[in-house]
Amino acid sequence: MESKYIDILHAHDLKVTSVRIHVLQVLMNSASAMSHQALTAALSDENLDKVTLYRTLSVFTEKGILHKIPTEDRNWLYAMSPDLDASGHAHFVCDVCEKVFCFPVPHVVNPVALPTPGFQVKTQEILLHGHCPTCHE
Amino acid sequence: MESKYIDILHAHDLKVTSVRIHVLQVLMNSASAMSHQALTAALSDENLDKVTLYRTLSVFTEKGILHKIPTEDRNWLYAMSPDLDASGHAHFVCDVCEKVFCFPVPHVVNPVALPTPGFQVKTQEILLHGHCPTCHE
DNA sequence: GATACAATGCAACTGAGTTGCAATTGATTT
DNA sequence: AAATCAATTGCAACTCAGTTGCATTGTATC
Repeated sequence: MESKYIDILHAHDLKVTSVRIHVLQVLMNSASAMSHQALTAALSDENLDKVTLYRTLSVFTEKGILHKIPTEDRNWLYAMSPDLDASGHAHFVCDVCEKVFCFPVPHVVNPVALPTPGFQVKTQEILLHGHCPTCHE
Repeated sequence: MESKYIDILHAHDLKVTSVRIHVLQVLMNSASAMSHQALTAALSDENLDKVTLYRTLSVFTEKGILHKIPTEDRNWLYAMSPDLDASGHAHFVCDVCEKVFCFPVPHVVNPVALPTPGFQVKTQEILLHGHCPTCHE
């Protein structure tokens, strides 16, 4: 049964624990990025300690399993890392429900030419605002 | 003498106070966006209350004089709002000194086509990473 | 199964940002 | 210039996300 999560943990030299499997399970089945608070709610059955969840998210982020996104209300959102073959990565923020969705962006979208000289651009992140399918007008 | 700051305050129906003038003075002379902490340090002579500074920044942001930028270490950075004629606006984060610079971007850079249907993109923010002129390699 | 070390849970802490309220200051009127 | 009233400021106490230290529990390995 569900060895998908166990495989991910093994692939990153992490011990297989109940907490980690449940966190992976919730995040891999979520269309949008989730906050610590949302994860706590989703995992309320397990009544796990908040510190444990913070540390789990932190370890996953260090290992590259997750990436975290700072939000307007100064919380972190966590989402599965995009596949490495996608060279770009965009975040879509719904202006209605405020959910954040991650998208791979094919290749570099557009190298921006800065008006001021002396700035060397290495990478580029894209943040999109609009309406998600659920909040469609 | 320096009526520039007073003009800005009047233009936004704000009373002219010592705190507000000093905050404008510091931010308008800063090349990069500043945190509450950095502003407190820059204004240490005035030894103003931290709440007053928070409220000043909040009022300025509401009025559109400033805009605020969430950072990786979950603090806010504040910077003067870009001129309204520039249709786009990019943030440049220096990977070395971690300072954040704001740039107007001429017109819409590139409307991104999302791989998933149902997402309506209204606006687009661009975040650039690299080396600033001071931290040039 | 015993061992060693990593992961977990708990309590106390940190630090950015907020709220309520009294004291002060700025713009306006006379 | 003095009075007035609302807006601004300063202080104390608070909230809440996230962290740290340490004892306990669980996992992988032999």
